[in-house]
Amino acid sequence: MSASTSRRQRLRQATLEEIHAAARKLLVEQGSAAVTINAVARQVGMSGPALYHYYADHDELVGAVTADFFRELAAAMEQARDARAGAPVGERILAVCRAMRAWAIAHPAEFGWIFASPIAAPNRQPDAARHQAALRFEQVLLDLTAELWQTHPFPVPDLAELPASLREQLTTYFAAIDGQLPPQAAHVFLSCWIRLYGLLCMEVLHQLDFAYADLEPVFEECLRDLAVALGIDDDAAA
Amino acid sequence: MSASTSRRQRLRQATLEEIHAAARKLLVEQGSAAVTINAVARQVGMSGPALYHYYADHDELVGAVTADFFRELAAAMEQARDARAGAPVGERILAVCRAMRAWAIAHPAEFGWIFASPIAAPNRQPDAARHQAALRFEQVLLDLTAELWQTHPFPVPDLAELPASLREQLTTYFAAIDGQLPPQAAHVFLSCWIRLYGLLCMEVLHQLDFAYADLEPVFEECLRDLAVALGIDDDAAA
DNA sequence: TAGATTATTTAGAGGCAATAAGGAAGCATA
DNA sequence: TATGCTTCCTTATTGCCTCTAAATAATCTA
Repeated sequence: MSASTSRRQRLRQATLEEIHAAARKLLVEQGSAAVTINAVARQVGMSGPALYHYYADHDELVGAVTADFFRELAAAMEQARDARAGAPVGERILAVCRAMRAWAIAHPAEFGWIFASPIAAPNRQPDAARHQAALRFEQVLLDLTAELWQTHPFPVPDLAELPASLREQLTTYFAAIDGQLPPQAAHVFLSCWIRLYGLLCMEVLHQLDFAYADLEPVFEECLRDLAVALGIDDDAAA
Repeated sequence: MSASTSRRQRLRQATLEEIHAAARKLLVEQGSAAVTINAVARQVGMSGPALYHYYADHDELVGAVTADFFRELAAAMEQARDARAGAPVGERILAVCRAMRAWAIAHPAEFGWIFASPIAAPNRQPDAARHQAALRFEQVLLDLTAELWQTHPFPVPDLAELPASLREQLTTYFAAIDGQLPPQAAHVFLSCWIRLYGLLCMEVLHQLDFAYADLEPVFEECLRDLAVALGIDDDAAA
């Protein structure tokens, strides 16, 4: 090879980016059903089957684009976090949550795609890239919560009072996150995650249109609840 | 016509039911992508285009089947409610919530379909049947909450302290539900609804698999939170 | 019984996923 | 520098899909 990245590799990389951009454009402008192998290829200026040199099948293309979205979302959250590098951890947590919703609102098609695409494949394999990107996304708030836990521990339930099955699952999760949070604290974190992510999920999936046109105040109220649960509702914001 | 329902109408009705059953079978056994006009027709024993005498297009078939699912889910909830006709309203509310999850767990494909199908059509029209059925579904818990509100009022926030935009939206919703609940109480109801439905949404969409394998204890904890919010956490269950 | 309505069929246009086979261009090495 | 390998892309081709059109059979109505 002529350099660390050969000319071929650079061209290929550029084509991949062009493919992703085309897929995204189709998604945003015409909905998820419009993101077909043929349509993407047309958009890029190639003829259908050429795309199979870049992805094994339609699912793999979808997975790659989804990974992009996860990465972009995670990056937006990380940026919100780093922009407040010196601030109290509670403040950074709230900023990251708002950044998460801001990205979802600014990119509803992409955020919806994140939920919609797994439906097509309930028997999905790990799908390295996508799964990796999803983990990074989940990790942002987990990291901050772990930091909060270590510097300003929040109230947690007594492990002995939780149902046995829940205790087991939390212990498994405790191991899965390399002990970043003890099971009781992980339970609080997951409860917050469920409320936060669940609300955004419903908003983007238009499950609340029957009552709300603008969920911003509902989201802010949710954040206040989470702040209470995490003990970051005082002025110092922990 | 020979009777209030002619022979033709009865046959047509039977065919419609057969079509729905075929669509559901395909959904459950092979996933939502398998529910195509052609596959359903094959299943019923008709050749493709015949289905267009029953539904204008694929979307309409999907909508009709979705309406079925909503009706079945609502019926399950209503049955749980009516089975405890004399019980305190708080107890009935919790029973209905559990019936809702029980149906979702017993019919994951159908429950997921309820969320997944709207994604395909973000610009969806009212779609009479489907919308009607969704309303009936939402109405079950709204009715019970209204009954609770009238017999054992639960704590509500001060309307003056809510953000103006939220206040406006709640007033609009107050009118939409024919004044069944005043805006402040509607706000509490909607908060509960979001947590309940959001949790089920995430469970069925496998958004929590990374942490939980069995969400039953998480759901029960959610119910306890709702019971506190609705003031039905005492022994008498309101 | 004749005409209208309804149910269903085959034929076909157009699109999509995926495979196969072949050509053109870049790249490496003898 | 000429030969061969790899990569990229193209044009068929298959099979399934949606949906329309036209024709046929069955059923009801007057």
